[in-house]
Amino acid sequence: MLSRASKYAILSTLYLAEHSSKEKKISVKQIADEIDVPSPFLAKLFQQLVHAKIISSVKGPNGGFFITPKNGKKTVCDIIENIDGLHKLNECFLGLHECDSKNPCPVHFIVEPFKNSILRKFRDKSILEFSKEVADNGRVLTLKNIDLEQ
Amino acid sequence: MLSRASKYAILSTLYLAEHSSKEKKISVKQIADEIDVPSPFLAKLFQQLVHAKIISSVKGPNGGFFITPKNGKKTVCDIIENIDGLHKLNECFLGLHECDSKNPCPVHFIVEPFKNSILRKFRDKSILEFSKEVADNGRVLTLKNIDLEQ
DNA sequence: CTATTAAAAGATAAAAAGGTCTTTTTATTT
DNA sequence: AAATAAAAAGACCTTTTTATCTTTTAATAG
Repeated sequence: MLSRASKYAILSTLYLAEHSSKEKKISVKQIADEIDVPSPFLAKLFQQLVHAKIISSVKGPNGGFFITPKNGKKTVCDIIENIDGLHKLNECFLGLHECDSKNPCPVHFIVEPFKNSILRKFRDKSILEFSKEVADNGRVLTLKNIDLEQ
Repeated sequence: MLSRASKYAILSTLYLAEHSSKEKKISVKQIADEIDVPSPFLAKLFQQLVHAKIISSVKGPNGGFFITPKNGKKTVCDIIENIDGLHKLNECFLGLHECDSKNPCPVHFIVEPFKNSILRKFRDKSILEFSKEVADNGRVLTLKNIDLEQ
């Protein structure tokens, strides 16, 4: 449904929202290590996010990426729109070109409510709100394979 | 979520379920035209489906693919399992390695119920039942771009 | 038994996604 | 002003997915 690129972008933007500010910039390398994503790939994605004003950046020593309060008002939808395009979230689950309540695919009425609720969450909650929610729930966002055995 | 290959496989299997029988075999070419899928690609998928005993085939003149009552007892889950692998349906929506109710991603509690209900549908309904449901609802399964304007 | 038809099998090609590397630019620090 | 650190930009590589083509095998009809 979402490309890996979008997933990386969402996770690292939420990470920035929680851990960065104008006074506390973070380099690609740092985030890449933290979230466990290939850093040159993430750098590419960050360029797009800066372009779309979803995150901010400063070059040079002590430079890096960060999120301003204004950035924080953007939504996860904005991220997806800029990386994958929103249609990715809206395609028919079985790939039919035409699929709606008038002419539904076999799983349309299962998929539709789900798409709506996830879309609502991605569109109506700002990245800052979203990030706060994650922090409040004590969730650590990382792709690192945490080994639960010991 | 699902690869195009799986989607093609599901749609054409449902098509076979509705339109074929031991007495009425259908060639790849016919289905490819009907569903609007590249025929050599579909041929490859059908080989896998025959292997997995989800559909049947006979070579030679008047040969083709068809679904026996026994085939029809397989499920859409079986198709996905053989083409993509079931894990594709089970991955975390945001790509986290660890994502469950104990340690959920930000959208876990939206995604989980959806995954469960779609999985239930794909696992508990046989292809024959599934196909009957589609036919009863008068749905025509095709990837053709139907132009609704006139 | 021969010709024919259609699937099986496998090699190959094209496109897309994912990932890496190198050079350039810019801001900062010394 | 020079050195440096980090992003920006773009070229490039790899893998996976999607799609095509060719040859072989098998069943059937004549």
